[in-house]
Amino acid sequence: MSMAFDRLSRPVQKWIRAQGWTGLRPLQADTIGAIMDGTADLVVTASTAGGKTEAAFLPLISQVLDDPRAGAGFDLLYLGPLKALITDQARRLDDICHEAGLPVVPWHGDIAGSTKAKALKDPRGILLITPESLEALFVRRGNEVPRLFGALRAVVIDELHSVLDSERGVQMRSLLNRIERRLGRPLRRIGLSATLGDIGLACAYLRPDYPGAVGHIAATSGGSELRVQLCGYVAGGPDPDEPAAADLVATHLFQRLRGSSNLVFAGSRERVEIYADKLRQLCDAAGLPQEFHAHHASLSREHRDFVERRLKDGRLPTTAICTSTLELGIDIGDVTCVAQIGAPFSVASLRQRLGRSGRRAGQPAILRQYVIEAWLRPDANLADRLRLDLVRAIAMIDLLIEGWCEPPAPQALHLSTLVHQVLSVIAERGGATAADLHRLLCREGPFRSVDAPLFQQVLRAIGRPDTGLIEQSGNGLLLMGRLGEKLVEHYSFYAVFQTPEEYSLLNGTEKLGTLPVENILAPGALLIFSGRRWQVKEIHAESRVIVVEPAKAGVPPSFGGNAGIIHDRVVERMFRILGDRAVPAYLEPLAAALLEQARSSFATLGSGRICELSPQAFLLVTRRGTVASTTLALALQSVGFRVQPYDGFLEVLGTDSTPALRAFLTRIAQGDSVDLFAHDPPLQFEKFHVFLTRSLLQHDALSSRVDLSALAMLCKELTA
DNA sequence: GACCTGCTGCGGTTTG
Repeated sequence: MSMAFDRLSRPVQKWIRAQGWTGLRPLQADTIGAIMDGTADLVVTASTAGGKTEAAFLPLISQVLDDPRAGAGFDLLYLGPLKALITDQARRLDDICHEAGLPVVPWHGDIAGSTKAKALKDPRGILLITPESLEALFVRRGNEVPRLFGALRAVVIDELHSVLDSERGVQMRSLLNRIERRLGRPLRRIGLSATLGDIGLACAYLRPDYPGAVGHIAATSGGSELRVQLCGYVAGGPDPDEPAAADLVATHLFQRLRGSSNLVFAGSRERVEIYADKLRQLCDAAGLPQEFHAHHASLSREHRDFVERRLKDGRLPTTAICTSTLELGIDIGDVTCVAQIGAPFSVASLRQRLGRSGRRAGQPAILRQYVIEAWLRPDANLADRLRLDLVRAIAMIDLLIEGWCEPPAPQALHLSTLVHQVLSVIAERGGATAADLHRLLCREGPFRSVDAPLFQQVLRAIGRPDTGLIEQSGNGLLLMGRLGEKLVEHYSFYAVFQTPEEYSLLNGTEKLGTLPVENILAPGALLIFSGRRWQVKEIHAESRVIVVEPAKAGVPPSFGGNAGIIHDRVVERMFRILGDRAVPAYLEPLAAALLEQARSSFATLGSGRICELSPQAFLLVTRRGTVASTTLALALQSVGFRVQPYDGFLEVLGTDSTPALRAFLTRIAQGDSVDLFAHDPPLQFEKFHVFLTRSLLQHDALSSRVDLSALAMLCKELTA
């Protein structure tokens, strides 16, 4: 064994030998060195199953064992985004720590109260916790934070990429900062990830005050070989005897995947149900035991566990038709191939998905990408002629191969989460001054883009008598208001993200899952759910329960959802592909033919950026992603245009009362201001937005979903 | 034109 091995404590060395490891991986040796030699924060990147957790914890546990500290408190803190991941990691860490007598404490909503009570009484060892449960400790046991965390040596943040830019990530950073301020010293932060687009930004996320001092350790061995196939199909053709495109995709999947274990990412819960149903029918028709199973967040925990266990076991061939539920976190073993139906929304997510395949040495990672394009009628619009789904799928695969993925947007205000943290700090301390809150949350914490005047506006909005989240006492201290009290009292406060209302679906006593209340169902209605077919028997509106029984036919329910955000770089690549002549080798013949069609349609556009389709209908070639295109769309809607967005294009319809399009764009290009929100678009998209004013919601949108600074330049390009 | 994630305290009952 190596030098790195010699530096670990005896019980840890013993554990490594017991595993039968022949040596430490280079990533592990490097991380052991970095952790033992210094005190710097670290970002550790390696592919899924690359041994990151052990790399970080073997030396951290060694430090704890070799230098036990006097006094109570947890020694190490692990933050993870999923309950299943925490349970899994706790089991692995307990395996290392058990003999040495170091407690490992998993802590989330499904952990027994007795386990938590015991850990609170004698806090020692490694605490593995979700952001929400940590939030609850602050709100309910604010006074005990120094006692619980006073002895901490380091914090490990798992799946760092998944919390970089999200509301949840901001919450996590705020809580970390609040622990440090209570302790009066910085804690060593170690972030683990498989998918980081920009290491510099990830370091800035981990330690905003000193990003340059954050070390980075990456696995040196490149990923495994990647094999890609892109199959194209045409839907809605005139021949009634021709099978539907979705059936062709299902048949292709059935022939290629049966007999092995695979993941099929269908793109939406509705499509999961459609393809699970088709594949199960094919399996039944062939007289084979069922190996295709649906998996998404609306299915019951029992069913999801069953599918996950089957995949992990690896004894029976199993293909999960799934959404991003199987993209992140828990170890489900190695799958033969990953299929993607329709272009994905981000390269980051595609890369994460592909990390599930080709994990055994010598095995390639296999991606089967399926794209369905429309049959072109003579009057087909340009968006269909440009085959944008196909072109986006190619752009995503190209960028994936180049190693790029979307970076976070660091300037976002996250005002909803700021409101949440204001309430949390007031609950923790019983009260706080505006100045203290601004210093803790904004100047020192994660809400750095919120200056003092903007913060004042937020406090005023949530302190309005008709809002009643907070109130001010005579001496200037901010206290919990009546509604604030009520919100914080309920356990639903701890999560910073929204959740929709749902019905439970029951087949007798079997829990099938949940369905958004937007689905208007009547007794007798037919339904596809969990990959099986049902008829609605009873609806109990009061208790929000729907009882079903097996049926022979059904239609998939609708699950709602919002549009995704496509990055500028992806759209830029799509235009390069449209203007190019080379045909990627991974395209099947029909996909290649569709790409040819797209290119000749694109060529007819010429180099103009404003195409007049008819006297009042235009196509604007924005060549931009969702944020910039949305900004231009808002500007156009504010003066009465109707707008339909596509990747890199806007279809614009005018009326007699709208201004001349080119003149309007020219005025913006010359710097004329425009009120993007004149037509009062909906702006509440986060949990605590409902308490903010219109003006604050506009600020929030402008910081993340709309980019005013890009508008003039885009209009200049369009009118040049 | 999409997906995912999370949750306390307390009272009652059972078991050792």
